[in-house]
Parts: sequence; C-alpha cells; structure tokens
Amino acid sequence: MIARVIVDVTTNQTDRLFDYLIPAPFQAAIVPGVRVVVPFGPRKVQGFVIEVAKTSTIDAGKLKPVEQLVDIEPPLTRELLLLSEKVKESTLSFHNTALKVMLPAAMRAKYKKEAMIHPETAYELVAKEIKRYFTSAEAVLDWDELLKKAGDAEKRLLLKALKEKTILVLPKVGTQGKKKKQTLVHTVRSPEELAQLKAALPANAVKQQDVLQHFIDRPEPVPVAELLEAVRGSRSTVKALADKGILCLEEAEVWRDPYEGRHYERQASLPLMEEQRQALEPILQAIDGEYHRTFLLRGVTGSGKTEVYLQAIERTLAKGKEAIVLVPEISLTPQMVTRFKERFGSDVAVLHSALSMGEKYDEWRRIREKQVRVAVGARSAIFAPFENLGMIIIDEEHETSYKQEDAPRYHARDIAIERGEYYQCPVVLGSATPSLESFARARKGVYELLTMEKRVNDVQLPDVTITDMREELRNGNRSMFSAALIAAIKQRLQRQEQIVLFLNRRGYSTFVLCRDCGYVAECPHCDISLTYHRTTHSLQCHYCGYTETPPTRCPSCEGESIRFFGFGTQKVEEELKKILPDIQIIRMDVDTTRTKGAHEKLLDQFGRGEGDILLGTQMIAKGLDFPNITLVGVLAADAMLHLQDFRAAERTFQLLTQVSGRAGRHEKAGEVIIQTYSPDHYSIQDVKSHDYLSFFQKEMLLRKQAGYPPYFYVTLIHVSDTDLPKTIEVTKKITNYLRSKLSPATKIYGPAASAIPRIKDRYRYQCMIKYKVEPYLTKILHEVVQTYQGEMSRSDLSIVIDTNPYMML
DNA sequence: AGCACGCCGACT
DNA sequence: GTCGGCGTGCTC
Repeated sequence: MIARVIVDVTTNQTDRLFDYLIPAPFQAAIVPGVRVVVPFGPRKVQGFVIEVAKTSTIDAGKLKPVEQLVDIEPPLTRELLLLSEKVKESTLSFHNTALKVMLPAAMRAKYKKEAMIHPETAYELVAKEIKRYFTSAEAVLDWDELLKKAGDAEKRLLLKALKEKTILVLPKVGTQGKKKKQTLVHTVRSPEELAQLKAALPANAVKQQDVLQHFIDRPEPVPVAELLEAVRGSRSTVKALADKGILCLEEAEVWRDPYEGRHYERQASLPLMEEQRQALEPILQAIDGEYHRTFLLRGVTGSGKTEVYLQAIERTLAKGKEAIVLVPEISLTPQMVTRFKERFGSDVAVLHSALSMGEKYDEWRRIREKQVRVAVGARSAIFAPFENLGMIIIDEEHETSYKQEDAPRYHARDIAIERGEYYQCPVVLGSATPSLESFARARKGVYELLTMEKRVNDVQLPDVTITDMREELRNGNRSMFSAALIAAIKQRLQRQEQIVLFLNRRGYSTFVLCRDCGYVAECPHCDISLTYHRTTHSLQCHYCGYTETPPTRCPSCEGESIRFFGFGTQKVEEELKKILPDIQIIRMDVDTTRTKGAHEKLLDQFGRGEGDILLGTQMIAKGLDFPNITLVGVLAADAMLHLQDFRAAERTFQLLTQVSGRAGRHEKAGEVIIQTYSPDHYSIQDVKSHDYLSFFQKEMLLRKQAGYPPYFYVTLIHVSDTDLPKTIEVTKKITNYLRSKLSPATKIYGPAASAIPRIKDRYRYQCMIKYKVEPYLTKILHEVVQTYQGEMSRSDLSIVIDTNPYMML
C-alpha cells in the first residue's frame, strides 16, 4: 500500500504529493488525515497523509517507507482535508500551509538534531574535550545547541569534524510543547501466522495466548492500556511477546482525553422580544429543515443578538449537532465566554489567543474527541474539527480580524459558508454594522436579511453629539478635549457615573491635516488620503504611487495650521490629569495589557467602579457592558477616516457605532461625544443619526464610482526584493502580463510603491487588480507564481498574492 | 527549506 | 594537484 503525503516543506517545488510505502505494522493505522514522519532527501520531515492508494506511478525502487506514525487517529477529518484543497486553491497558498492552519500550534512539527557518542566508538577513547559535553556514553544532546554552546569557531569546527565519526548526529522530528504520548501495540504478522504462533505457545502462557487472540480478531494497532484492559493482562505479557518479535511497540501522540464524563447544566433561555423571535424563526427553520442558508442578522447594539445565537445553538444541540461561534479576538472577553458557559456548561470549548499553547491544544482535543459540541473562538476556530456541524455563527461579521493576514490568507466568512454548504447547515452573520459586502449580498438575496432595530427592553440608543474641533480651535481651545466633552466628563464625575474615552489611533502613519479648515491631503487619483513619510518628507499614495511634498500652508484655506496628526493614550492621560487632577483613569492599551490577564483585571477594576474613566484604544470598543457607563467620548474620530484604505469610511462608521453602543445600555441614558475635524463627513453624521442604511447607500455609491468591493473584486500582488530596480522590474512585468491576459473591463493598477516602501531592507511594490468577472484569474495568478518560482527560491524575490485584501499595505 | 553535487579560483 | 566557494537541482 502507498501513502500519498504532503510534506512539511513550504516551497513551490515540494507542493505536491509524495508517495511512500506503508510498512505492514502501519497498514491499518495510516488513513487520510494522519500525520507521519517520512524520510525526505537526506532528512526527515513530518507530513500529512492525503490519500492511501494501492499503486504508485513512481519506480518501486525509489519509494521509501513511512518511518513513523504521529497520530493514532487522524486529527484532520475527510471534510477538512477536502477543505484544505479549496483553501490552497482560493488563497494561492501551499497545501502544507493550508493543512497546518487547521491544527493548533502545539501540533506543529519541530525539527532538531540529536547528537550522541557514536555507538561504534569506545567512550573511554573519546577526547577529554568532547567528554566535557557528553558526560556519559549514553548522553543525548541537541546538536544545534551544542554548537552554540561551543562558543568559538575553532571548537565548532572540531565538533563538525567529528560528526559521523566520534559523534553521531540523527535528525529527529518532534512536536511543539509536551504532549501526552501513548504506546501503541501492533503486529506485522497475519492472523494465520498469529494462530500458528498462538498454538506454539506453552500451555501455561494463557495471557499471551489471549493477547494473540485479540490480534487475530482485531489486527489493527491498539493502545497498550486498551489492550491490557481487553485481555485483563499485565505489561509483562506484552513485553514478552514484543521480545519474541511477535508484537511491536510504538510511541504515538494521543489527544484522547480520559475525562469522558459530560454533564452540562441547561440554563433557562431568556424571553425574546418580538423582533428577536422573528429573526430566530427562519434560522430555526433551516436547522430543522437541515439546509444551508446564510443569514445576515443586522441588529443594533444592545438588540440582543447573542440571545438569538444562544437559542439557535440550543436547537442545534437538541438535534444532536454541533455549533461553531466566531467572535473577534478583541471581544472574546470573559463576559462573553461566561455567557456561553452558563448556557451550555461543559459542552463548550473556548479557543482564543490568551490561552497558552497547551491550553489551546487541550480545548481543540475536546472538540476532536466530541466531548464538547460548541466551539467559541477567534478566526481559526472556524476549522474546529466537528463532524456533524449544525450551525456556524460569526458575530461582528464586519470585523477585519476574520481575515488572516498571512498565508493562507483566508477569510473566516468564506470558510464558514463553505463548511455550511458541506454540512447543509445555516450560517449566521451578525452585526450592528454589517460589512458592505455582506449587506449588499443580503439585499441581492444571496443571504437572507434579518433585522432587529430595537434595543432589548426598549432602552434608547444614546444621544450622539458631534463636536467640531476646528470650531474649538477658532475659539482658542488648543487642547485635545472639546469644551463639551470636558463639561460632560465633569457632570458624570459629579453624578458618580462612568466614562469611556476612546482614542482611535491605528497604524504608524500620520496624516496631514489643517486645523483651521479640516483639509486633509488626498491623492488626486484615488480619493484616498496621503500618508506622510518622514524619511522622504513626502506625501504618498500607495495605490497609484502618487507623491507630493507636504504643503507648508493649507492649499484649501491658505492657513498655516498644517499639522501631522497623531497622539497616544499616554499623552491623553497626562493632558486630562492637568485639567482634572483628582480623576481616576484606567488606561488600556498595548502597554498596560501586555501581561497575561491584565486585560481582564483592568476591566474588573473598572466594573467595580475603581476608576472614573476607562481610557483606551481599539480594544475597549467592543463587548464592554457596564451599567454605569453613561458617557462615551471619541477623541479623534478622523484618525481612521483618512487611512489610505478604501474601507476607511466603513471602518470609521463601524467603530464609532460600536463604541457608541457602550453607553447607556441599561436604565441610565447614554450620551456620546464625538470629536472630529470632519463633522460633515457622512460616516460621522450617520453615526449620529444611527442610520446604517443611509451610510450604506452613500458608501455604495462611492465604491461603485471608484470600482471597489462590493462592485468589484480586488486582488493585490505584493512584490518585494532587496534590489529596488528588480522589484520594480518584476512588478512591471507581472502588471504587463496581467494586462495582456485579463479582460479589458478589468482595471489593473501598478506598479506602485507600497505604503511602507521598504521594510527590513526589502523594497515593496504592488499591483492591484479590480475585476468583476475573471474566471481564469486564479489560474493566471498561479502561472505568475510559477514563472518566478525559480527566482524566488534562489534570490530575495518574494511575490505574495492576496485575493481579498483587507490590509492594503 | 535543506542538502548534495559539481564546476571554477587560492592555496599546500 | 587539492580545498572549498556557493550556483543548480532534487527530494517519493
């Protein structure tokens, strides 16, 4: 039998199946989806068995046998194997990369070289210098570490000279982190042979006969513990048979958790509002009818989307099926997790980045072993290895964190729909501010739109006030806080209510802004604000390559208040303390939440009322639900608006709506103050009026004009190299090639320098494709990669293709 | 990716 | 004449 394997070598040339012989002992255990260790050239690598075949087209003489079995049972299901091929295709990634992304990091292979004194060398004769490292004849050291420890080059050369002579170096394939290992017992002998051997055993070797009988009945490998239980034997029995060469023992990784006891306390679901009921009904129908359907649930902040999810999951579980819930990493707060645990008890596995590698692995195992039926997690949880999936929910579906920004560059939404189709189960995309792509699809009837416009218990949406920071400046207020915001803060302090201050600052790029009139430097060709580059003292557009020198006076109003905009939370804290010295501020940003559990601790503190103000970035925008928050202040609503990204307005609207939603979620009325230099911008005005539809329509119009999603698909080709002319040359060639191959209706832009034209001494250029219909695009892009594969492996050239970019850098 | 093979310059 | 530089090509 032949195992067809994808090896763990991430290159173009090795991105295909390699055939290996399956040794008799592994015959039963090697099935598609298991990992194996195989010899590959002069070394050993891990690989995924994709298929098992009877014959191979490769010369029998060239075939090598599988060396080691890594899993007892396949960690990847048939469905996931199938899916990996689609991921590989659609994201233009390597098959190996697509497979690895589906497994927890702890299962990734780790390669090392073990060094020991060569068994044919007498230890006594080994030089003293070497004995310093190898303290005994049996000592096993890590070869690379040994070389590092050796210090100077001379000693290293000595060690290398002794390699394969006095010192034996063996390649070893292990896995990340420590894992439970299990000894597997198997046999090479056929049942007939075993019967003969059994008969030949002495009459008093009862246990040994029992063991052989076990293998005659069931020849597949069995964990030693299971075998001993089955035959009520002891370890010595197996050992005796192993010594006789009848049985073999093999160490393999297990992810079977012995704690089988599953008990989940069902907690009563909450009563639904009419709107919630109406939204839930079609979802339940799809669950009951067992058909695939993608629902877009648009519900304003506080409208009780989570309760709809929970009840849909309840129905799914009642049908004996499983559910995946995706939540943006940032809102995977303890509050959220508790909500699921309370409803589904021990039936929930949680996968998020705050868990250690081992903890994630354990949670993943609980899914694979069917000890849980609900998986809640961030992006990668979309690959939860369920086999009877009945429901997929993506909360805050507009979140950009659902797009993976390195290979394989998949979007969780696409994977969800793919899996939903496979299992014929509903997919629910939920958001207060759906992505334009999703809402447009819902309007076209591709998705089914469900709407909830009211907050639970008829709590009112907060009042939103927009303060014009240009006005503040004209009135002589040069601080970063508007008079209105300071007044509102003082009022809350008096009433002992809490405040959230949100500083929206993303990325490192600053934009150029006129503090008198709000003018922002934009690219004349792209309607996108320019990024100020300090190194060249220039303003650049990375879509089309346009560059200009920053104006010293405002081109619009001739004023001289041109500023490079951007400030941090620390600065805000300082400034605020100058104005209100007694104020208690809890600051949440990357600096204060770096340590494990800090995030939770700070939120707890705030929840207990130990701070008046929660000041933070991105991370406080979502999932906060504290009854005492009655004021939300947004310090710089523009910060995101002028990012050089066609989704800038969309993200601004989404984020501001999201932040606003933190205020007045319970009895006390909420107020939101948004400070901006662009008070008339539709994305800010529509936040004030809580009008998603209005925003959607305006933004759609602009997208249509500019040829962006959802009207056009975008693909971005990133080219980088240490050599600038070469980078430009290659990008140009690719661009020209695409122009010759793609339809005239498709727009191709480039070559253009990236927003950050050089990172780590690599020059970066890109080419952008905007298209409506290009059935052969994937094929053509494959050709492009193929053309340059040789050059990429032997030089610094790198070409990365993103078929659905969210980060335009 | 690694690692060996192999074909040209600076040394014993 | 040999050691070793890293360009080229293969890995079932």
